[in-house]
Amino acid sequence: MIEPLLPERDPRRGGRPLKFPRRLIVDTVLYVLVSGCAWRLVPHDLAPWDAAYRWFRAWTADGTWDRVHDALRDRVRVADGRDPQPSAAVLDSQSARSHQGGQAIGYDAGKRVRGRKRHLLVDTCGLVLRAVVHSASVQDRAGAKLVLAGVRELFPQVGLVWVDGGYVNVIDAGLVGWAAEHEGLEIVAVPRNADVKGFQVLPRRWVVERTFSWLGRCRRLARDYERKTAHAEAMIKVAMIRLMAARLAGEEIEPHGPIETEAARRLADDLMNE
DNA sequence: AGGATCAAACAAGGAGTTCC
DNA sequence: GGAACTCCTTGTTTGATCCT
Repeated sequence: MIEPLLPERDPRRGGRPLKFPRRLIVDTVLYVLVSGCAWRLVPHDLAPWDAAYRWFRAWTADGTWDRVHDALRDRVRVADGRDPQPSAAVLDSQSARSHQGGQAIGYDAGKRVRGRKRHLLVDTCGLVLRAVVHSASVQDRAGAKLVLAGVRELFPQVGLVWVDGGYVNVIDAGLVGWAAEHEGLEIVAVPRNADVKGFQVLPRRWVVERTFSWLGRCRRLARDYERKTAHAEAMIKVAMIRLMAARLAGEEIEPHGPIETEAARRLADDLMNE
């Protein structure tokens, strides 16, 4: 499923033939992603770590992961009976600790996390539309703009974006105005119930929380080990590629969860129509 | 507690080899 | 000749350990 989406070599240009099948390279990248091991520690029955790492870097730099990811997402949506183009999205961020240093590492005072923030825009199925990794010291509202900037060009039908109350319940609620003015997006805050402490299942918002949970199953993403933010973003894409490919192949890696029953889906659709 | 030192890990690039 | 690959080097940061 993935191989046809990888960049093709021009046979007329010659060159040394590939030694390792693309499948083996992808498997090696997936091994690092899922096991969370260091590149140099990949087992010898996979591709040599530096060959796999080179391809990982190359495919990050030339946007191959993005293209594969987007193509599979379209297919999953179609297989789900939906329009490939989403009409609504959910935004949220997650802080991940880093300890190896590198680009854009900062301190999130609110969560007491030193590391990076993963800012995700997902569709109503929880599939990733956009992922931006930045310093944990960047405020959520500033990070949100990074994710939302240019969304309309990529996903022209998205008009509505649900966000956590925290994004707008602040004195400077500039995000809503900014999004409407620059992106033509309507930001809708999902309010929290102030009486309930801790985690709450909020309509719409559980979709993106579940996506973070999917990503968290990949040990590489339990923390942020990458030195480059581009690599951190690519790892998220690869994790979603793995998940979506498995789903298209009829093998669930991650359960949709008990909430994804027919009844719950109707309820969710009703909420959406409201 | 603070400094010095070492090793591990990631990033990046170059040199050299291989093979069509 | 060109691309993929292997091997090697350098830079940077961090954690572990030892010493004072």
